[in-house]
Amino acid sequence: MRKTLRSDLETGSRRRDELLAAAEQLIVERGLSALTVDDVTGRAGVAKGTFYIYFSAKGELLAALRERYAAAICAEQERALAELPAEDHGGRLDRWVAEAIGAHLEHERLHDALFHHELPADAIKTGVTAANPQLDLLERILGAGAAAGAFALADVETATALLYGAMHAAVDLLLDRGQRPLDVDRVLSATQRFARGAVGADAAG
Amino acid sequence: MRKTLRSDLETGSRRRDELLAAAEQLIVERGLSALTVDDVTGRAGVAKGTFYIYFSAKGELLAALRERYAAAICAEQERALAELPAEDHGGRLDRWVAEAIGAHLEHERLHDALFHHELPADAIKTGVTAANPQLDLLERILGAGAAAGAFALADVETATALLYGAMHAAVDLLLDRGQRPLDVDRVLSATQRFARGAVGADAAG
DNA sequence: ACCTGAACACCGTTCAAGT
DNA sequence: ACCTGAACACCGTTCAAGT
Repeated sequence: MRKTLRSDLETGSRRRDELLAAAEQLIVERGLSALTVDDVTGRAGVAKGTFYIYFSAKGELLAALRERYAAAICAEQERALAELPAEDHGGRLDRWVAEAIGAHLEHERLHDALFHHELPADAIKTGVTAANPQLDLLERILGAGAAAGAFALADVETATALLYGAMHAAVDLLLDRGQRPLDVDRVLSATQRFARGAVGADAAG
Repeated sequence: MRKTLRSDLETGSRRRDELLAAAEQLIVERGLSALTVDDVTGRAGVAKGTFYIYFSAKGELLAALRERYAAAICAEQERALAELPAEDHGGRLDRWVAEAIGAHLEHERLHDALFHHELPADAIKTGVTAANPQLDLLERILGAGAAAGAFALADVETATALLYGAMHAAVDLLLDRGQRPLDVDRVLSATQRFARGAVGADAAG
């Protein structure tokens, strides 16, 4: 019996965990764009080549980190939701939102590195934080509707950002080829209903 | 008068435009992760060093492309919206959503490269398309509420994706340090109202 | 004023050799 | 079976020299 207690799946070696932990530390300390295989192995106290025994490429480590992070957050959410009665659907939704935002904020740097839309870091450092005209347009639409009393919005600025994010999610959903082909019309009309509800548009429009 | 007609700002040289065009072609053809300064200058028919006369770094080119792309889409949207009466707020919102999704779908590859959450491309090729447990959780919440009649949702799957995108947008909003500090509570409650509206939660919750 | 392209530095990946 | 680290390939960036 040479088998270890842990499974032999790539997912389960101690070395691998050490490399993951080292990478997570380094990302938090210095950011994703500064992350180097050399640094990771250095921090973990092994030779560079060892990295490729446990990961086929740097990208695989990042994917694994992301997965681990999402799983951890999710476990926390499950716990929080367990406190609420199953019939309190609105309350459960509120709680999901609060927990999700809270968890990501707690792990700021990591969230940023693993989930934020990522351009090579220099783009930001160079200070080219482009104003987004599409966002401005949406904000004007929402602002006008709110002013006219057609939308029930206390916070136009936040709603604009959220709706923009939702719209991008719709696009991503449609572009994600791995899935069975989704009906564009279906997603579109679902998004429009979603948007109307989110801004509190009255039935008349 | 040696000055050219075009402004001398870095934004406005013909060479620069040629480099941008070359980069856009190459991204559409081969994807962002295959984009090389060498290829860009090769396609544009200039020497490698020329690139750095017009851009301080590769990231600056990407930022410029993104800006150009967003501006183009926005111009199209403005045109479409001009056809609708200013008082038809719900209609204008519908139109914004439809145009935004449509435009991004038309330029699939480019959208993907410039806006999609980006891990080094190998992560995806390696097939580690991690199932996201957080998404599953949200889908269960929405599904349960819909089944109970507490939420008015025709398409739970799509709504889940959109709400998840909106939630991430809220986090990004809070993490974006450049801005004046936003109140976490304000964003949180705005997000919760947004979510309730989007899923058609009845007033009772 | 603009362009060139060789040279440099850095970093992801491989592999023959070690235990 | 696991580890090593030198070597390789690739690519972003610089710069002295050209027109």
